Amino acid sequence: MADWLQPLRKRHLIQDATPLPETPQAIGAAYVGIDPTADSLHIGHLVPLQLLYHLAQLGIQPIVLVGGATARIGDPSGKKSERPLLPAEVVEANAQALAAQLQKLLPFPFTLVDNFSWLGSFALLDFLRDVGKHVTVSYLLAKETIQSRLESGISFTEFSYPLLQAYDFYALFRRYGCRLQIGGADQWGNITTGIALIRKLTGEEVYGMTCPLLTKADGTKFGKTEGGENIWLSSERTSPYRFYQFWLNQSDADIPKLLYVFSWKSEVEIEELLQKHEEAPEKRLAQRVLAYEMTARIHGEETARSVQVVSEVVFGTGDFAQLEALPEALFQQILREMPLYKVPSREVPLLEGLVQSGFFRSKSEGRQLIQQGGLAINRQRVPGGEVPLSTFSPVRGRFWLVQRGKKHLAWVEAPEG
RNA sequence: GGGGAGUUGCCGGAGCGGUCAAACGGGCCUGACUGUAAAUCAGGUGGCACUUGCCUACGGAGGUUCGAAUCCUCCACUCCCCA
Repeated sequence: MADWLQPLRKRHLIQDATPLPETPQAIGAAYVGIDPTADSLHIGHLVPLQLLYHLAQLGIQPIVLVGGATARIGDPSGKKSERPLLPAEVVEANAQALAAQLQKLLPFPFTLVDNFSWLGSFALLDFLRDVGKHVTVSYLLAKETIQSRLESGISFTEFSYPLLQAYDFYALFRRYGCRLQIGGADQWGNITTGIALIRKLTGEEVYGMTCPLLTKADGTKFGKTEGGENIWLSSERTSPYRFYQFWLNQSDADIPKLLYVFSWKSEVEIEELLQKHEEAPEKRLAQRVLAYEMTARIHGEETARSVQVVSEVVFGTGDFAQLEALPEALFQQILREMPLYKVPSREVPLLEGLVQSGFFRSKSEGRQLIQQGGLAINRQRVPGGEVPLSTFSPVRGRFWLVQRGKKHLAWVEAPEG
């Protein structure tokens, strides 16, 4: 095994790889493909991008492919059933959104391509003659992703997906001398199809590598909230506060792996950090550092600072008065981190006001929560539903921080008065 | 085409004429303990009112009955077996 891979393995970035050349220079360029099935990346996409980043450090030219063509077909990998086709306009809009996000996100120069530019106008007969002829049906049928769908059904459309992706690899090999494709573990079948195609067409040796599907110590999938939602990179889909909290809440058991995978820090820095963390795990130092680094990277330093302030204030490690002292711009930012509910007046009984504003879905729900001691305003527990908002002194004249349990936060706004 | 089983709350799954807002398990929410961790324990989980009360709910529409998730009829859907 080529030893230039060792650091990457240490970072848990490699699950599987074809035999690789002795030096990274022999690879030339590497690509990762992302299908624009949504208008934002989520943190699962970051893993192969991290790998790409480290490969770039080794002198391999990084290429990111946005699958404007393949997203119109649908990748059967990892899916139990056929998926509805996305409208072409949606795919196009998504592709643009992803491209913009990638440009903002990646700290290194990379080549951005869209496979629509070569697949979009590929004539059917040409494709069947020049590409399809080189791959046998039995080869495709043997693929795990196809195999598992034979029972439940797979359309010809999805069946042909691996072939399209294989051609992408070939196209990039031709244009950029790209000899390596990376992807998530579920992409192995598609990647090897590309390798086989290139070998058939050119006799050249190319390579593939997959990243592990991250799991948490308890065996569940990493990258989803407890509710099962993805953690997205766009602030519209996942607020920066949520995003920060997601990292902060990772368990001790998972944090070393996460640092290795996601952090841009050097191995030495990570080891030092972990050592400090182990001396006093209750300080959650490693979680804090990672949460800050990730939030700053995705949402910017300023936002990262503001969500950090909120977190400290909310969880009691920071002084509540800090909110009063913040510059207006930062406070506005903080306001946007959580949902805002408007109450008609600061004198209506809390329970009623919070139901009207939509914070509680029903009076029963709110009453029960208050009875259990689960509602706090400005970090003070609410004793009963009859007291008005004005019992608590507002932040900046008209805002109150409402807290359901420990972690569910929102702002309530009442008219000045 | 023939025969059988089923459709219950967020999910799984009991209930088979009143005592059923519906056992039990999971999930979820809240609390205690804590490190915004893990584990554990406790309470809650249709709506309104809030001391016993009312309303809406057990695939849909009708019916029988003082009374139905429970019985009957029709309709819709799902699954299994045989051809």
